[in-house]
Amino acid sequence: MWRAFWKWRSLQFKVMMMNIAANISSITRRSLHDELVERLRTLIVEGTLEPGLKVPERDLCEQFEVSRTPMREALKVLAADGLVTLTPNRGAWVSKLTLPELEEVFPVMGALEALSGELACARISDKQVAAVRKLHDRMVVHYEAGELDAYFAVNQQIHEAILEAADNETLSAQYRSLSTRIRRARYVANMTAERWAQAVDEHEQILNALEARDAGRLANILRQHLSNKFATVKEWLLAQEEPAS
Amino acid sequence: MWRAFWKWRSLQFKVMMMNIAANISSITRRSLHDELVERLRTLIVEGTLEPGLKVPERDLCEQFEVSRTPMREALKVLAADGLVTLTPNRGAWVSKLTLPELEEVFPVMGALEALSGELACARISDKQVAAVRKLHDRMVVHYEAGELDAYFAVNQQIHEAILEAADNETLSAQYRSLSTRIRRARYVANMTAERWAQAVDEHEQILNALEARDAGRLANILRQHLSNKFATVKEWLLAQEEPAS
DNA sequence: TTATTGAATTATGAATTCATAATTACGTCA
DNA sequence: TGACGTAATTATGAATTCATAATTCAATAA
Repeated sequence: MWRAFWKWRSLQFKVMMMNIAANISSITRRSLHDELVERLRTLIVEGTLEPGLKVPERDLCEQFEVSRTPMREALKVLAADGLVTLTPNRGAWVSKLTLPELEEVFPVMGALEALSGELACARISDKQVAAVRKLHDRMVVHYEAGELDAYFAVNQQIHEAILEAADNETLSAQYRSLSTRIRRARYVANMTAERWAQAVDEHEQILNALEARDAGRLANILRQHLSNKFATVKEWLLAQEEPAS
Repeated sequence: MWRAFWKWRSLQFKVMMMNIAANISSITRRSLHDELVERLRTLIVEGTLEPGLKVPERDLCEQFEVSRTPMREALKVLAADGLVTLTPNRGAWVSKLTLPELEEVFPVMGALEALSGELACARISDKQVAAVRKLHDRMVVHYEAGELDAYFAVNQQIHEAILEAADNETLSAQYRSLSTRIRRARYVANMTAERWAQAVDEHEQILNALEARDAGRLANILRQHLSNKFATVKEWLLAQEEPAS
């Protein structure tokens, strides 16, 4: 009788300790390497590290106060992600955003986003739909106030919310990887008033399709939406390149 | 006059040397790290390193006669690819192939493969179509002879050929990454005679759609084809898991 | 006998060191 | 003056070393 009790008691305790351990590790544990990957990714996406330039490995090591080992590991991972380009014995460069590359990336993102829409329609809860609608309304407010930065921020949250509703980590990871690569371009591309209005209109359609759980329609609109965004970015990129030549 | 000649001569030589350098580097230059990534990937895909097991870092270093530095860099890259799982301070494990994971990966692959079909229809040349048809015929011969391994090999070549015709490196990279993750499962899943016949029939339809450049139809068939393949793999996986429980 | 504690062992993360490849700077020659 | 070759410098790839975290094992107590 007592032995059974202690056995049970011990098991309970073990389970508790495992939970605590799981919580602690998920909160505090971060390898230097992971930290670096994230920081460097931010530096590249935000344009602090300019495309086409050599990655100043030495400077970065000094700035982050780490040795070359974790820095190099981080660069390898970013290279696998396509954000930096490694040339054997010649170091790392920040990948350039070229038009041919964008023309490759956008269709792939379109396919992934369309899939996310389809999956989301099948799985999204009423509560989640309401949350997206709320985000949408907030985005429209920012649009009407002409607040571009805030608009973009909420815009991205909406796409993230749909992605989350799709409940597919593989899809999310792939999408985010591509999204990161072109984010630099997406942010800098200034929209004309006309295009902005069109984008907001498309978002209205996205919401309607989502609320109606019309997977096919949502997929099409998302694809179209991204295609239009690409046109905007393309124009901006061509305008950028002309003065140089 | 002479100066202009020498200037020209020098330029010619420089261009030649650059070409030679480019060729040499593309042939011989391989960092230890790259080599390791490829070798380890093979070991994992072919099942030598079994899913769920800890990666024997020390043993692998000894076997390949390299130090831990390039080995760890390689593991980081493979982790970004999803083939191994890294736990901070606890090392690397070969990622398991779970049913939930497969249920995530297959739809994404479906979307990517459908896109590859669409793009291929728009861009493939008559010559390339003929090459794919040739592969297809060879595959059918292997089917009729009941040669499963050879059938799979040619099968994969067909999908690769369509991917190449799509002419989108980003798409190819993403597809290959996912394909690698599930290849283990695809190979082990034995097909019934019925399913095999169905798969060959689907491939016949794929070829017809490709020859007709019917993008929509090809996309649908490819998606369907992959969906059926998933069903096969799923059955096999469930059959595998049962005896264990 | 079983669970817990603490020491010993092992493995991991990161810094340092070393060898080699690439780049730059300089001097020489046409 | 400009091209070529060589030396000096710098940067990269990889091995080694070191500190610390995790695991194992043995001893002890309940």
